[in-house]
Amino acid sequence: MARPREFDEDEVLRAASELFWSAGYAATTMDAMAAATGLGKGSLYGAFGDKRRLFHRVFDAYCADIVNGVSRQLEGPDDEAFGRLCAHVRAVAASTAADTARRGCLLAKGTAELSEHDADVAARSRQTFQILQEALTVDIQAAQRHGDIDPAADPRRLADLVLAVLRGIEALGKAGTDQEALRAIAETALSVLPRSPDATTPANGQESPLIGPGSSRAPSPHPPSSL
Amino acid sequence: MARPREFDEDEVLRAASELFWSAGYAATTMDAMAAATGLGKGSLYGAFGDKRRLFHRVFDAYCADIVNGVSRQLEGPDDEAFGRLCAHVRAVAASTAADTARRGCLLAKGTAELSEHDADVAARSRQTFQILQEALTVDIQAAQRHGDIDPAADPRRLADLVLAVLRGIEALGKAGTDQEALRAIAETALSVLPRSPDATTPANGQESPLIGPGSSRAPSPHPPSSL
DNA sequence: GGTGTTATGGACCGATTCGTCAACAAGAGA
DNA sequence: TCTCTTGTTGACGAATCGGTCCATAACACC
Repeated sequence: MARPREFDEDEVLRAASELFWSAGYAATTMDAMAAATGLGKGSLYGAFGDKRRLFHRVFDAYCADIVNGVSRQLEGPDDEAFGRLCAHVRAVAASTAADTARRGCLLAKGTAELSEHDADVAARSRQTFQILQEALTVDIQAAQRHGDIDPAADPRRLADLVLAVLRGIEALGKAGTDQEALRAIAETALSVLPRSPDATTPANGQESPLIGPGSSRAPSPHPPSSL
Repeated sequence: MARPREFDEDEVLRAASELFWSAGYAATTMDAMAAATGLGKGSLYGAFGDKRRLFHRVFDAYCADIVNGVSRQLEGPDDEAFGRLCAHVRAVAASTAADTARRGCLLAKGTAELSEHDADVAARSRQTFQILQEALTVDIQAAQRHGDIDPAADPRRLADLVLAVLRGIEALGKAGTDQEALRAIAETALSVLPRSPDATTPANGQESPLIGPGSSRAPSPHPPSSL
């Protein structure tokens, strides 16, 4: 019983995300936001409230996307759990290495810029990492059941370590660490995980990459991950 | 043969660092900077140029401090190299855990906010991580010579992994991960490093913390690290 | 004391900031 | 077609931004 909206909310949020993502929160102007989304400022404010609320919408959606993507990547049967973990770690390294614009990850960027002064952002990012940690824990437990990871190891602590390595890869990638080094970190992290004595799933098709010439690496073409 | 400055440049840079550190670059106003440093805007611009140049000064000094601190922590005889590595990793976790204000690390924050659009910041942060990696490599090589770390492992790759874990701890700390978990990540990372079969230096005074109840941890009071 | 040089402080400037508002447009129901 | 509700637009406003400028101050040297 009123005039319908002329824009698609998801599309606008996507455009807003791009802008916040590349410029950061403080450096993004609402005029630029209006230009990027194609909306007038009135529509923008009418639909999303102020700048902070718009960022929260964008940030929440981004976190949800990450959680969904990672959960989907790590879900599956026990006998492929270790392979999924390897694939995920490699995918993060590959996508970070592929980010030649060094835009990094909005989750990391937003957390770094705002978590100190914005409790909502801090809570959301903390919750996101918690969920990622749980997904990794579940996968590691599956790998333990299947005999790929030492069942005596604490799966939660391994998951925390893997998550830290992943975030470290992201941080180093933003600093400009070269692609080979990023991929090598992923391989090293995987090779250092405590394996079952009778593990059947290899980390990759080669010898343990930690020992021997460090330059040879698997080609491993992975789908880009938005993390 | 002219009027001398009334301020101490290092003190002003410290105050400027505090401000950039807690608010970020874009959200810091030069009026607030003048207030925080006690200088008039004329003096501020006369002494340091514009906002960007001032940030570069602050950022460079911060990176230099980190490099100096870490280098000092990791220097020493071979027989204590592994102990120094453990102490350093624990110190970073402890200082991140102690950062209840979640201000994080200016290197990480500045890199996240600016490296995409400021080549100088990107180069400086990349160089800083490179130096840290080399310091870790040298220390790990020493630990290998002394027989604490598997001499067959590639020390550079282990150093990259440790560096990634350290940056991951920082990132997770800023997201609000609790102190126990941060310390546990440090312990887990140390415990998965490939040890020499006849290693003499224990990672700590307990059994391997990765196996068994994950809640018990060493007290380990470390001096705060500015990282 | 005079002079030359640099430091200081804050008034000031044009540009830009976030957010508002009023005039107008587009549909749904009567 | 008229009304009512909501969406759209960009001009607008008050505040703030980074940066400049100038009157004044403080020294070193003569």
